[in-house]
Amino acid sequence: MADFTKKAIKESFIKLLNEKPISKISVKDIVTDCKVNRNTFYYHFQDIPALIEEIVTEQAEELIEAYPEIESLEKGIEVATEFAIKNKMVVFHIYNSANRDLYEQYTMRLCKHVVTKYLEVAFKDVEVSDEDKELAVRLISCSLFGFVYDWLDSGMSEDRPADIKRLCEVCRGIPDIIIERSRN
Amino acid sequence: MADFTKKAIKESFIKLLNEKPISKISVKDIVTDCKVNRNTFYYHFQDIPALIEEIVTEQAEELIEAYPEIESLEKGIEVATEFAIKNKMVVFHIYNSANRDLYEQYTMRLCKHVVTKYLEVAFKDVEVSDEDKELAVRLISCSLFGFVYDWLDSGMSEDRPADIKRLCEVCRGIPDIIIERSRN
DNA sequence: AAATCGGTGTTCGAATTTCGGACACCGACT
DNA sequence: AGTCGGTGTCCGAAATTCGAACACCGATTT
Repeated sequence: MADFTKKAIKESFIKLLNEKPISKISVKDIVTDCKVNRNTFYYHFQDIPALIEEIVTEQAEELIEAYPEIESLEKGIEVATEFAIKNKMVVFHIYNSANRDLYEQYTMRLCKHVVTKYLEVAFKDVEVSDEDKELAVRLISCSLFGFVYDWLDSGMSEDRPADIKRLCEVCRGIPDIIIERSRN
Repeated sequence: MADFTKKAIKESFIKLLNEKPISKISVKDIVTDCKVNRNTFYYHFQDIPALIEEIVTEQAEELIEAYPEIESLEKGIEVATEFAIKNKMVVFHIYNSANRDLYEQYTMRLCKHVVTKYLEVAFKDVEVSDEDKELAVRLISCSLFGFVYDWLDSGMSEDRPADIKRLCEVCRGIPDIIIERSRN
């Protein structure tokens, strides 16, 4: 079965995300929007964070699917950043619509999620320990978060390509650091 | 409940309509496309003609909803034609994808359906008998059909506005004829 | 301070929907 | 004559959706 109801719930959530800050979105809002019973929401999802989790996971997978060969970390970050900004990436929606309140944590968490997924591909032929992978995730997701943060904060100026380049330059050093660290 | 599955079946059908002639679309194709059980199709619809019937009815209602005040028949035809051509009107899809085979009847039937719906609004303040309404429907739907036919046949040239104007001029006379006829 | 209100998350059983697996039937093609 | 693919129908089982309750919490009102 194809779970059209579940899909509709997700779509309603994303739709509402464009209309109001995430902190104001209730389960009731969602089920009202897509006209299903409130229990149906709870049948499919634990709660709203779980819903978000699933949306993000899904979109991260979509992301990987769209770019199956990520030959370099730089390329990976570039693509991830582009995707996050240009497409329906929930990270962006959440941050953008949250009125700069306490949802930065969310954004952070989501960045981490995406980067983790990404590095699974980027690191697939590189021998590094799980701890080092964890470190890379933390460093890069912080960069990604900071990048999106800055960009939004500066009124979403159009010099994104330059910004991406700068971000990539910073991140390019990271694998070296990781490998260096692996040797000790 | 919001019948997401039913909706998905309709969407799959419309999607397939863009890919192959309607005569080649099987129930199996539809359920394969939207990944539901074949029985689920039969749970919602009698058969493919019934599915089409429902899609068309729905879109005709959408059409009316979008333009609640149709002050003149001319306006009605213009809007109907515009809608049929520019939007997702199934008439068009069917005709366009049917490889000019025996599905003109279908197109005809569908044109009739839309025009009927339209005239319910257009005629709501005019006193004409049911027979005369029937006559108007036949005349106008023939025009609409002929118009779409010609337009497609000429390679969908871009002089549509002129064509629409011409069509409207022809149809503008119809109410007069109907009213004239009503008097006898 | 107590009451009200709106939202959460859970439970239950009933109703609806979807499913897989059969079946006979038909028409085209071999 | 037999195979193949599609149709339309049946069944019972499984999954999903539903309404109606409930206790709980926090904010707002009285």
